[in-house]
Amino acid sequence: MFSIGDLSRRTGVKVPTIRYYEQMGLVAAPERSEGNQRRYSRQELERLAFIRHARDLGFAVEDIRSLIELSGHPDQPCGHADKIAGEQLISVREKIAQLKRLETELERIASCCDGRTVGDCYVIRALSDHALCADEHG
Amino acid sequence: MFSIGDLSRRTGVKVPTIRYYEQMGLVAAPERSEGNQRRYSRQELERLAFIRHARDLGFAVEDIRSLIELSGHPDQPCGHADKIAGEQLISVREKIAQLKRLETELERIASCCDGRTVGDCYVIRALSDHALCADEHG
DNA sequence: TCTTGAAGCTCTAGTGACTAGAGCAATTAT
DNA sequence: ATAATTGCTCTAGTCACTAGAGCTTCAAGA
Repeated sequence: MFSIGDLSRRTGVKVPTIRYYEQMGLVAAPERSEGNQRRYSRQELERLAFIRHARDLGFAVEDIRSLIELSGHPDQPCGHADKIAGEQLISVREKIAQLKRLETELERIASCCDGRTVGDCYVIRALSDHALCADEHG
Repeated sequence: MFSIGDLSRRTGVKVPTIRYYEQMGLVAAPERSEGNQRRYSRQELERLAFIRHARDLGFAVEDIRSLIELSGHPDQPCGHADKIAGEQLISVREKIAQLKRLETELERIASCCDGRTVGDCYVIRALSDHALCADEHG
């Protein structure tokens, strides 16, 4: 059996976050020790590692809830899991595209400033006047 | 003079968000009509457009506060504005790098699934077992 | 001038995914 | 036995909004 601190160390999920997940119903409430402390099994460790991994990959908690629910029914078709992962991939790609546009704009803004006074500052001027932007963003 | 709705239409900032910015002290409380409705000048319109633009570029509200403060002192050196923009650029680049790693991982996960049952599903397996990942992420 | 419907007002609470802190109790190591 | 660490619950805060209730004001047409 693992204490909540063991679990935290082994999964990289912080202790208050584990309790928060329990409160949200993402992980089940575990056994308790005589002194009312949480005691986790290896299975619960694995579930938390799963959650951690999915969060790292940017899945929303609601998506993770669906994936956990699915993983409890190994005999069903996995189209739904595929769909969740595919949507996540699309959303990641969109975020990358958006951030690249921002990167371009920020490069232009930051490089054009000649570093004199705020009155001449290209950073401030560019923010004041969207027309200075090379292309649309946001 | 513009009503809050006019301002919203012209800047693309939603009405409740404008009121929220006022509450946060990011925009000053404007004049009021006889019937207590907000009435904005062109200057206030421009400030809101500045804020909108900066938010689109991913600046945090606190950064925007600094940039506004700076823009009120056009005779000072603009190193600080440069610094804020430069840091924002770095942070955008880091986010892009991170998201690209996730993209690679998700591509692998989503493409390997042969679409049969959850028991065989690579999406679920990959999430359960970080060791299946090609490289580190998160 | 009256009326109607859109737009505005304030206030409170909710979102997502945690994080921080207070004030205790239990466990572990020495 | 004692001290340090870890754990407990509970409340509230974070960020940047968003939603809703219940009311008032405004602008345009009849």
